[in-house]
Amino acid sequence: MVRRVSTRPRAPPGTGGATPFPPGRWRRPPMVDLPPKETQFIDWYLAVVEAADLSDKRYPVKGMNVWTRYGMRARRNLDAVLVREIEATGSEAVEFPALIPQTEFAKEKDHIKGFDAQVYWVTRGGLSELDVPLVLRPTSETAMYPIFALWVRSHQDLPLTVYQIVNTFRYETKTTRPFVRIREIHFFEEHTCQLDEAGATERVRSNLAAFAKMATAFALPYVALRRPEWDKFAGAYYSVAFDTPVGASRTLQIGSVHHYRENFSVPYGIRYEAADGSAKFAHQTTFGLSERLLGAIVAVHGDQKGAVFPSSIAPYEVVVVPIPSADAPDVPERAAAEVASRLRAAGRRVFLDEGPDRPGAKYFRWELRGVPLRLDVGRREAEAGTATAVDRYGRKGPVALASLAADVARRLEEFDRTLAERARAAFTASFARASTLDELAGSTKIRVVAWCGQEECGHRIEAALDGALLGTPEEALPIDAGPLDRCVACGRPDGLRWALAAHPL
RNA sequence: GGGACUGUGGGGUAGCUUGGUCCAUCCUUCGGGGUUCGGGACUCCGAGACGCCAGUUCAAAUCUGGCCAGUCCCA
Repeated sequence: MVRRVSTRPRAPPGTGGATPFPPGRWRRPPMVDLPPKETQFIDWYLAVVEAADLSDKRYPVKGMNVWTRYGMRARRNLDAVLVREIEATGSEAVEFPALIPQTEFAKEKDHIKGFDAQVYWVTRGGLSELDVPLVLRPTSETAMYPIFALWVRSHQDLPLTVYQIVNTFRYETKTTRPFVRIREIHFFEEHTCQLDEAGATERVRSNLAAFAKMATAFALPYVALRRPEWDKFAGAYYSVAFDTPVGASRTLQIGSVHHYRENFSVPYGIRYEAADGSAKFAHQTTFGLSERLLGAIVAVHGDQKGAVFPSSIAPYEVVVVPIPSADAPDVPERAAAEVASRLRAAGRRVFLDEGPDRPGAKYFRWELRGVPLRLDVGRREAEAGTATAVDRYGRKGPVALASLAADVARRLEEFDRTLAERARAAFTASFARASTLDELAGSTKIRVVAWCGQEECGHRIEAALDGALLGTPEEALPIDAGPLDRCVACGRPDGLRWALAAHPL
């Protein structure tokens, strides 16, 4: 594509006009209103992803979309948070190959059963049929564990704690949606080997704590739920998943942590010699995240004007918009370039929008794209040595050039605080208890129910809601649900625990 | 796996029932010119599409069949 160069005079060198960012344009969003988020959530979501230029879904393979420049900026910022938090817990990066021999893939019976229907196969190399067909990884247990068996020999090799961020592939048969249900997944996966079950349990706990920090950076409220037996990860001893509410009674799973016990280490021979000389199998855990996090950020924070990004992952934290002036043509441009330059020097991600569009058109575009803070610089500001700040929620005020970095930092903090408060309020409002099965039907809330733990009752709950029993909370309930008195399905008072039920997106 | 529906420029659409008035409508987008520029500017000129293959017919976006792709519902 040919990049258009502005016909407008550029700021001369030495005034901060030189930009380290490509001056190229972003694709223009269509000038149409978004569908209402409240009543047409899916349509709204798809329109925002498209209009905010996060992903190009026109790639001719279902469920495989193109990451745009703007979307990549968000993804890199998001990944940086994941890397920062997981490495803070001692995990180290590795990278395994994408292809797995069928013979290795088939070793853990439940695992292969769980993924059977959704793996891509490579059966030919050039013109020859392969003797052993290769699986394109849907997840990497079966790629890593034969090698883990070589790495782990002694208790001194444990714990083994590694992660990788790679693409995985799943032949999804249902309707695909950008970031949320796709066939090529941008996947973060941590795999660990521990001395024993207690060690693995401790790693699960550590992962829950790490995820709490990540979610804070994204301002995503969530519940950590232990999935019911019938919905745990294929091959797991148990699974804890993170769900965040999006839309009426809908939830999006944004991550999961699994305790494998010895389920994989036995078939893959991940065995070590303990201090007392005995041979033992490692206990394993995994922790998985994906670009669903980005989808959740769009879904949770976005509004009728478009996306809203927390500053931690916003492609640009600040966009600077010069307001042209007929009687002083160069003045606003130079002042705006100066503002952008100073903010970059202070480490901010800044876009200087020198494009030929009118200011109003730029405002709409950057609101659609979810930039936290806009700085307008016109003749008035240029003469006063200020800029006019407007955050994504429309709060407006002057910032002085002399205290620019500090003022911008303060406004971004305030923006992030508001973003988090709004998300928290919406989160809390999305739960409600159901004391009878009748209350579940047609529910527009995520339902908190008392459950006896029996599978039959679980399925009755799912049938009544026409949704899924998400699981039992690992931590405190998000709302005060009242007394835990009797099972919502069978009415018995034994073995009770809280459970959440909703419609997974 | 079973059923229903839908494929028209980059995005969204009108036209399809009753074949011809369609070298296909409108919005948006894209390229160029001019006037503009503090919340989606106006104007002039220009660009861009009937999913694929066959069939019926003087004539197919429109009817028929197959295929491909997608959406929804049910198992």
